Amino acid sequence: MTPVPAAASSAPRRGRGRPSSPVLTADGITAGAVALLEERGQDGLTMAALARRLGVAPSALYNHVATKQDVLRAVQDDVNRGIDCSGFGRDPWEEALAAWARSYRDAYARHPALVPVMAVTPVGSAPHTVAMYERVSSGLLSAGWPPHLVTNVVVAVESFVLGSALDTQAPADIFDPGDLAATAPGVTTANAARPEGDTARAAFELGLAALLAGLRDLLASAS
Amino acid sequence: MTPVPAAASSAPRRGRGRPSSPVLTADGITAGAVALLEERGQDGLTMAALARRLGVAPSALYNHVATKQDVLRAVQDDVNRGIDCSGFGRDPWEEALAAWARSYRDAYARHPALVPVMAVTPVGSAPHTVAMYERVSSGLLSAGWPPHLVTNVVVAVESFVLGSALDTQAPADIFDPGDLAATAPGVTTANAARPEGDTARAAFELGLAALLAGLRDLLASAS
DNA sequence: ACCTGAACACCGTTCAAGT
DNA sequence: ACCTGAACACCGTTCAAGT
Repeated sequence: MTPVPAAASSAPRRGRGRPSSPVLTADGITAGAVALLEERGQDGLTMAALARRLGVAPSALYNHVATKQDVLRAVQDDVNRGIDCSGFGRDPWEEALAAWARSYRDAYARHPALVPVMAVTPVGSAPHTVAMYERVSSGLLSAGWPPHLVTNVVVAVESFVLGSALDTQAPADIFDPGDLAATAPGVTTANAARPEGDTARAAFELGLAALLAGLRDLLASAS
Repeated sequence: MTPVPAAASSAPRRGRGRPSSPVLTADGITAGAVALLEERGQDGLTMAALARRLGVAPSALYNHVATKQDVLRAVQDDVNRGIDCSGFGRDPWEEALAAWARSYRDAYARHPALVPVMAVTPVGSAPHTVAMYERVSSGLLSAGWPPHLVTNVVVAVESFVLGSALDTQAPADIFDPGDLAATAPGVTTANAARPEGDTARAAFELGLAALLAGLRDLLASAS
């Protein structure tokens, strides 16, 4: 995001008509939405809250965006801009893919509300998002992946990444069977043996390693 | 779900006080919510719509559930009840895991609104959910998986499954770079080479095969 | 105990009026 | 063109009153 003041000119403007210079810009709205999401969590982004932070009436936003979904799309493109796909075309594809997946997961772990948006929003007209997919796709192609498999590989990794991003939001006791412990000895055993710490990350790294190993085999047998 | 009439006694009751026999039950509320989700999609489930379908005032629901989140939790447990984990303890673990993952993905593809709920809701007091995890965990344990890895395997597969369930909601043209096609030759090449048909399923099957192959290697090297 | 109906504090969005 | 302020049709939830 190009830097934009977090909050607009402290006091709300009192004039009634068109301002002499525009108060809002598309980038300013996006930056405000990102900040709101970061500060207040996923329920914190409302059109009213966004307008207040920008020092305008909620209806003023609709001169710049058609819907709240538009705002989410712009935020998503901004988040994707921060994902590291620099390894493609430089490092071996397995390393590039692993670094991309980690960076991607971390970005959406910070913005879980965007996960369902990301899974469903067409890429067209989201420039950073298109740039990311281009880097990944062309990287896989030039690493020797057959063209007909490339998008499936991207989608499979992405599905795992987005699911893992959601998993970071799970409470620590999500697998505690509670009253039903007596009926769940296997769950209890597995939970007790699971090492403490960042369990979401451990599960992600295990899955990522498995997925990459399987993809390596698949490429070897496909070529 | 135990069978329950889809809509309650056609005409709304006119009496003002406590009914002679209860109009609502927890199971009836859950069944109504499932039906609403299935018929009207994820935005169709509102407390008002649910109440109307059950022939009561919205506030009546709050005698049986504390919040809408409660309703979602109950629906989730009902959905999990339908997931096939019968292979564990019967078939080789790879086959059982694959069948479970497919069934799990299909169930949540029908209920994408529950994906974020599932990722975050503690399992305690959701009997069918606990039963599912018990079957899976004990199946992996008796197949020789080290206890400290079992939950991570479950979470990794689940993350991939839930991400893949979200992906089924993506429009067919999600990767169409639109105006930006000129800047995205790799994406364009990969898209053009991707076979038509159920692309979400193809990506899921590719990822599942890779994940399973990687897990097989991991188990071999861990034991 | 379990319902109704009114009320509360919100949502996203529209639109006439103002400059 | 781009803002304000009032309005609309919703939300989820609370609560007094009724039987």
